[in-house]
Amino acid sequence: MENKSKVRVRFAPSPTGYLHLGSARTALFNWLYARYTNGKLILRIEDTDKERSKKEFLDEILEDLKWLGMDWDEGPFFQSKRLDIYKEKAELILKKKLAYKEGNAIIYKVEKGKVIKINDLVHGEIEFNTDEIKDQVLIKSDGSPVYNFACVVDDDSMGITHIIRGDDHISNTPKQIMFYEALGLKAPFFAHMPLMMGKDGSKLSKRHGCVAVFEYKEQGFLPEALMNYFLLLGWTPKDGKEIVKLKDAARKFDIKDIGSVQARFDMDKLRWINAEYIKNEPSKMLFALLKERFKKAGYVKDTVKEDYALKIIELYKTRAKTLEEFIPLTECFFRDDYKVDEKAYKKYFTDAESKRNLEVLNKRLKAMKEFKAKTLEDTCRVVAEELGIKAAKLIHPTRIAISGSTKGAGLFEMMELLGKEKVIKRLEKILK
RNA sequence: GCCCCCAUCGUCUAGCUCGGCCUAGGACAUCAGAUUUUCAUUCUGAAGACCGGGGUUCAAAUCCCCGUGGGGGUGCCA
Repeated sequence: MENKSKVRVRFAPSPTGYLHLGSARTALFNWLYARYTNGKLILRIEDTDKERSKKEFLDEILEDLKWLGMDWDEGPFFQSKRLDIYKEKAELILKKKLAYKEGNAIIYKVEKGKVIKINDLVHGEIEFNTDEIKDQVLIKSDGSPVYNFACVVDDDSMGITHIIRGDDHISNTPKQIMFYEALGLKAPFFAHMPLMMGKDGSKLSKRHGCVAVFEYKEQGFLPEALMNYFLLLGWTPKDGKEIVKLKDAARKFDIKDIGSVQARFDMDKLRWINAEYIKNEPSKMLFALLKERFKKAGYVKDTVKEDYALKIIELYKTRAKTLEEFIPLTECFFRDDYKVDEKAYKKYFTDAESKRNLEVLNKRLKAMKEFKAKTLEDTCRVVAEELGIKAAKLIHPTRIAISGSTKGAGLFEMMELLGKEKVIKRLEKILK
């Protein structure tokens, strides 16, 4: 790979909406290639559409990019601040008589009957006939440049060597190549990656669920998991290991390996990947991420008992697929008015016998000095034996009593964590 | 309509560049079993695909053509 260090790629969002999943994916591949080649990633804001561009969108996009771990080396540059340059370049083309004026607009005259070849790094050779292309506006009547033109001027002046973007730009490419030629410039390499589609194969839209990056942030997806998922859409690690950290991927990623097939967004696989990240994340890190959510749920105040929270997280990190899922799962550790599963309650607390059994257990628990998982289990099993029943007969109802649910972490760990006082209080409440 | 991209299990894909090693491999999801106090984790197993039709060839998932299907473009949007 000659001149690796000379690679310059760019990510160029327009602030006309929130950062879209597809854009995030494009950003990822540019970022990876920049890091892989030890090149530069340039951030450019394409805000020539005065009507639709909004400051709030820009702020959100920048914030989301950072959250995703995408850092850039230069920029952001704003097209809206470079209007004079586009005009100047367009006038150059006008002077060469390759364009004409229509009112204030400058329009490029397309020469018919020519074949334009693109050597795409993903798709290979693609040919276009200029007969299919109409004359192209370079500068609109209001003086602002049209996308395809601004793009060419910027990519050249910013020294972009590789343009990695979505397939939806394939048919823009011959137009842009004409502009490069008109300006006497050399076109960069192009790599068009297939678009990400919705579950049913149609265009990914709100109809399929959330399409904005911030919504995934809210739902409790980890940025690395999201990016890991995007990476898997169209790129396969050679060793078959699908959980790939961004840093490691940057070491292995090459444009040549991008697949040429459009992929569908699959929530199930994303959730699996997210779960893998949660499971392997140190509890301390998870707590930092979870703190705000716990506060919002009213589980903790500003003074948080970190040790307590850490133990809870440790118990539930194999059970939550998203950060948000920790909230319902851990309710009984933070509140006394946790929800009780009605069906389960009926199942275990209808006959008098099981109530009597629980009362025996409760008495024994009250007498315990050390309220530890190990001793709790011993006690429980001894009581069961004395009563001549299976330990499960005590375990299940106790679980309902202290947590309201039939599911959850190991019962004895839960009891130890809750502490003697709460466990007994909850047992007595339900036995009443 | 016209132009362009694409086509392997339900989904993401490996294999296709240089045809035989493919009775098509892996992952998610699904189902079954093991472990376990439940759930989850973990482990084992099952089921599941080369879009259709023509060629080329001794031989095609792999090459060619035609259909079909999906996607994109065809804006003084980006």
